[in-house]
Amino acid sequence: MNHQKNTTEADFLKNYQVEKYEKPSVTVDVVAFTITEESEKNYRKNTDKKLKVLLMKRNDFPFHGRWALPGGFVGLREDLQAAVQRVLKNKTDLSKAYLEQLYTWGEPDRDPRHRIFSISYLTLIQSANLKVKDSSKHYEWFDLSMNKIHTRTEKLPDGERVITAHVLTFHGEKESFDITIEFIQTVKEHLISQSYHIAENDFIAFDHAKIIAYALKRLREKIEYTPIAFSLLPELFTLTQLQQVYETILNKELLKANFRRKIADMVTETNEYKKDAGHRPSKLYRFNSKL
Amino acid sequence: MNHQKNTTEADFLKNYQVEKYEKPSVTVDVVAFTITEESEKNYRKNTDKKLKVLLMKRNDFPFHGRWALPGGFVGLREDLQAAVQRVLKNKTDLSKAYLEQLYTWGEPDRDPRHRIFSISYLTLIQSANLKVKDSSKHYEWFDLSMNKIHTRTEKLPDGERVITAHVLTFHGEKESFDITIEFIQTVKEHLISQSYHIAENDFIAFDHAKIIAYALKRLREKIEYTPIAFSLLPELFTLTQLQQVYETILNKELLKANFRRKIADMVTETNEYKKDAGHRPSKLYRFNSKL
DNA sequence: TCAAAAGTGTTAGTATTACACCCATGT
DNA sequence: ACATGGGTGTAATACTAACACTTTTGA
Repeated sequence: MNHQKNTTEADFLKNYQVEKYEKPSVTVDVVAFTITEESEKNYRKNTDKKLKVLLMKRNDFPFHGRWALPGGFVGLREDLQAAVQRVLKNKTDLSKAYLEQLYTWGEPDRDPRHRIFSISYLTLIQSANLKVKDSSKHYEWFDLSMNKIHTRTEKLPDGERVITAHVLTFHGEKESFDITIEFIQTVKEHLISQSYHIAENDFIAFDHAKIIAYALKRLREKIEYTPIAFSLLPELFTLTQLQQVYETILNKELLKANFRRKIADMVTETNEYKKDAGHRPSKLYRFNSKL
Repeated sequence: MNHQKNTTEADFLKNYQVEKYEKPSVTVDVVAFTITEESEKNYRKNTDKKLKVLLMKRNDFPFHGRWALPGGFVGLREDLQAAVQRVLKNKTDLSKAYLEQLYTWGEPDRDPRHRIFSISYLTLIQSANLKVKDSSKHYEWFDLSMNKIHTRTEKLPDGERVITAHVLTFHGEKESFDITIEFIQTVKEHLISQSYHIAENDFIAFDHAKIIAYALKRLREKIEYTPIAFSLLPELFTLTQLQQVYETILNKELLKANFRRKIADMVTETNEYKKDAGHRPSKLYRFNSKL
């Protein structure tokens, strides 16, 4: 800190010296999701949808050869959102994607080099807006799914702990792997707290598997009470496409009639139809922003 | 970055040199809420409840003399939660309070000195757990309320923007002031995004008024679907006390019978009663953690 | 013609809202 | 006795879940 006499704020700022001692670094790490359509052989059937997450193969130490989230150090004068856009350059134009800050990870030893804070972001990209050109060997969109495998309850002296284990399944072109994550909810006296635990694994670098699980959990929660699902679809879409987005993210089937009633006032119908395959054409809708 | 030849991760870490160029700083800033009981003259009446937020009068530049959130730089090897506890030392024991990370604020010019990221936290403290000893003149619990004043909609070329203005009212021992904040929800094509805007003011330092508004908004949302309200109450409480916590935070009155049905399976009744004043004694309940 | 999906209706059960009423207490 | 808050019941409405049925199309 500054030890000169400063009597006005202008004086103070003129004399202010940025400290020279060792400081932490700050990165942004981005969990980018998209939903792709996998073509079907049967001309009548609708396309199968997959939830994909973008990973980057590390070519540096630490964690050389492992998969990591796209990320990078935040420039000293760089806006956070600009840093996220830079990290995703050649992947998409963020002005056409949903972007939301998730959480800041700061365990002192989460990076073996030195103290690095990671500000994580969730982005939802409509698959048509993916830029395919820079499909370098370093980046790959992995199929992702997360399934609950069991729940157990531990008694504590002054409360209890509910541990829900999920398995994250990554499916890539050449590599596929599973990672188990535990969501831990602790109730001590009348206080609740949450934490996450991931076993060591040989596939994902740093604590990035935890960040991905956290992002998918948040996405599943938010899709229920906000209209973010629309950012994964084009301007015009069918209600079945919308339902498939929900089903792919939630990883469960929904009843058509009930789904349509639930989302009814988030959409407006148009006069256009999607006349494609061997079944009744479906009406196209658009997002209705009126709350 | 490191330019030596490293062929194993161990080599790499041995040779790794922390960069010497200028780096940002990282702070934690804490929005601490509590609910206090203001005594009543009428022996029959229940106590009036107030939502309070802890502020600290700055004795340094920048923003000398203004009120700020308790906060501090995060030590290079310090855990984030430990930093929050350090910032609140002599105020409370965080192991008895609810703590949740809120958001990381990183606009390049949010601090006039240099680049400082603020990781903000929300904490809910039961008023009985406040340590009163260090009631130095630098800290004060302000009454806080936030009220919607109007909503307007702006048409954009490719979407619209809904701006909801709220006024934050701070009421302290010697000082009281109002600050207006706008929650801005933008819909562009089918993409939604949110931002916040606070007019310049002479009372609160940095962007801390924005952080307080964000915290209260999050608290209002989360109280509806999580049991965090219990962290503001003692182990045993009456249902009216619980309702008052909700009413104080939401800043609106609730119907007793309906409220009780809503929270019914978050509480368990005990055999104890609170027999205090000139009316029927009320049964005491405790938090029921079973979901 | 028929598989596939689009699209709608029905019913039972549950949750939400608003309001009305009776009960128990300390001074 | 009475002001104050504790505590419960009811009826209208809205939402949800499960399921059943009809319609339309391209090969």
